Amino acid sequence: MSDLELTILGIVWKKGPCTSYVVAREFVTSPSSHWSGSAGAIYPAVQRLARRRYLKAEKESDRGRTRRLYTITERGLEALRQWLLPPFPDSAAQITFDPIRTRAYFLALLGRDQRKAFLDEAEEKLGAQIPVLRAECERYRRAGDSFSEIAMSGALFEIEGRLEWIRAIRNKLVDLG
Amino acid sequence: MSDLELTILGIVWKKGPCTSYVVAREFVTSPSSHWSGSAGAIYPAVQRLARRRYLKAEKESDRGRTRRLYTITERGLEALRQWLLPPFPDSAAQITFDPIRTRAYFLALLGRDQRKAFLDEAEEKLGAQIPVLRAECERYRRAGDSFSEIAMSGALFEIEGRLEWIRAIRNKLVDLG
DNA sequence: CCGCTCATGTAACTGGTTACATGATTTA
DNA sequence: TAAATCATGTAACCAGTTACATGAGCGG
Repeated sequence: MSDLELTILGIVWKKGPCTSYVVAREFVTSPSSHWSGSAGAIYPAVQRLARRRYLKAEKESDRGRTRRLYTITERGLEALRQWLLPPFPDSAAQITFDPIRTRAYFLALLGRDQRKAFLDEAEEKLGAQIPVLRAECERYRRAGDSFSEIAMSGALFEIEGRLEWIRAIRNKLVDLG
Repeated sequence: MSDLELTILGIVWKKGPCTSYVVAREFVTSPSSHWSGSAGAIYPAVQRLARRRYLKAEKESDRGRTRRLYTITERGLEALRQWLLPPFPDSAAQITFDPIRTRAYFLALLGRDQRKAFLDEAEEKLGAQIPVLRAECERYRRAGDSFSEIAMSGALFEIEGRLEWIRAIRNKLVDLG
């Protein structure tokens, strides 16, 4: 079972009974862009999960219009629990792919002013994420979903860490001259 | 040009003249697992970059044994500089994919003790990364590569942020009871 | 001489992506 | 009544992956 499948399982657990469309929208509107939530990924994955009995489907016919409502099964809940329980794969705690950090390896290529421009841009773009993420946290808080709020706050910790790092670079470069 | 291609370009700039094998090894030994550094990805990408004149190749024949040494061209340097300079794509500052954070959305599924097990596991696995990353920083420092050291320290900021977050969850869950 | 590293590549696969097709329902 | 949203899917594509094949050079 892939992380995508398990995440879908989790979404159906929280939102269910719901359609694949609702699951997809959850990915589309999420501030993370790791998965696009494209129909081409979600619909087949949900069908797969239903075929393997992690989800059960009920066909709801509403005057000619048909939609499939999915609910998590006991088997699905068990798989979800197993995913959350130790041991995690080592990859779970590994460093993530940060495009700004990746670029920073090659900062020696830039002159003093261009390096400053790099740091300004990074700080601005990262800073712009904070209100977005705060709003997401607030949204979950208002919905009474404490754990999603806690999870989303993790994204804030991440961005704040990356911002601190940018400021640390600035200080270091001042020291280096 | 993809991030992978530009990263390869940067590696050749730092390590060059070097073989595709050396570039691949750089990815393989990196603490980031975002790209595996598989031959199937690196060799074709390097060939592509050479074909488009971002790299130039010199065939070095050493008694029947042939190896291709690549060097970055002026055109390659220019592309690399452009990549570092503002504006960044919005995706550069977006939150990354953190498997632990993704799991945390569904923590309500677990009981009190299991939640504690989750946090312990996360804290231990993340904590284990710190000495690894410190060693990497130290390695770059000894090599006199300040900017790689600075970039790698960004990974430390990230892990420390994620650890702080885990501790924040612990406190919050104590408050919630 | 055995196993390891250096070195270059290809082939099949995979887990997604974008784009397209279709149609009902809701809202401005 | 036009546009947006809900809803379900498929098809072509793509950027990677794993696994395989091959062979030279080197250290124990």
